[in-house]
Amino acid sequence: MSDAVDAVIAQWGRERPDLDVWPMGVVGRISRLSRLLGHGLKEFFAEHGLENFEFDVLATLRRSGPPYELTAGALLKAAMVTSGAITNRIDKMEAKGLVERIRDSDDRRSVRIRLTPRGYALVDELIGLHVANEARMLAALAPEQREQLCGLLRVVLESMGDTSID
Amino acid sequence: MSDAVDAVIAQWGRERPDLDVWPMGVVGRISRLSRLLGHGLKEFFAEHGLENFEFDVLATLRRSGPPYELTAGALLKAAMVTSGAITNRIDKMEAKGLVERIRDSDDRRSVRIRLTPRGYALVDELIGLHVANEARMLAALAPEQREQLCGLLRVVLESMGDTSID
DNA sequence: ATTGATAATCTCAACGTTGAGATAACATCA
DNA sequence: TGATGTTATCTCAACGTTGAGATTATCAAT
Repeated sequence: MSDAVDAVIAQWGRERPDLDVWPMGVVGRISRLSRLLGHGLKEFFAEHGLENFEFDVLATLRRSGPPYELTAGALLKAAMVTSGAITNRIDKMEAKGLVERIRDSDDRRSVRIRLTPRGYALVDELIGLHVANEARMLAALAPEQREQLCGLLRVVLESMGDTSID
Repeated sequence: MSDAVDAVIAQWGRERPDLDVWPMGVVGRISRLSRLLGHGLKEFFAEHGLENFEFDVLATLRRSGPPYELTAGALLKAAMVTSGAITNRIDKMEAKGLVERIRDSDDRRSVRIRLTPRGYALVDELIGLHVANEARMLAALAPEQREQLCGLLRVVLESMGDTSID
């Protein structure tokens, strides 16, 4: 059993036997898998007229609970993108009637992005199908393996500072 | 011990207790980790005047062995990008003198991309530092854990068709 | 040889992101 | 109150990618 990354590592072993390239086994697989999963998500969302980033914003707002609104700053941290990207995303989604901008009266610098009823209905309708689609892509993992995998990924994420509290 | 994805899953548990969102534990972590690792690589390459994609092309050519050349098609498959992206990458790298285009006389549709002496010297100088940088980001993993993680990622990659032979 | 199908690369407009700078609002402290 | 520093968002040009279509070359069958 071998994947594309095993082939890459074997090549380095031939060309640069002086190096131990084990980190590529992890970094290369994370990178490739992220791309493959991204394609699978894209295909699914396209069937429902959405871009990946649109569902991401909808889901972030939905899971935050009532009143289903977050500041632009909270959204950009959750999505790990820059401020320009969030402004652009909100612009497009506002035009589609999925979210609305609400200026905070306590702090008028900040803008709250709120799910519209239409946005709420859409994400609540799709979330179940979305999770099922993800489960389909991960079907090769046994339940025990899922847990192991999550645990190992969590170790790296935590060590790199990807904590929820900030 | 918990990371940002644990927080996401806890939110869904409160808002949609009817759903089992375990796949997010895997997909969300892969996605976030890919981004974090990407930032770490970017920082490193920037110190050496390179973009991530440039080193990716250099390394792909280098590890392929003498004569350090691949077709544009082979490169786009290895990088998992589209044809337009590869044309653009090669254009830029050719202008920097890192690679050169060679038209194949056997099949004149195909173009061979070859590492220049300058490109070869650069990648061979950086590869060791690059791997060390990756190892630094993964330092939280014990040697056993690395193996486990690679094994689990390989299971998913293979099931999604990410094999080397095609 | 000619036709049709397939294959490899390039072209290019549309798109989303980045990242530095601008704008406006709050916070702190003299 | 005024001055300074900080914070939140928006602006916008540069950049890389996508993806459909164009181009050119090879292959298969007649």
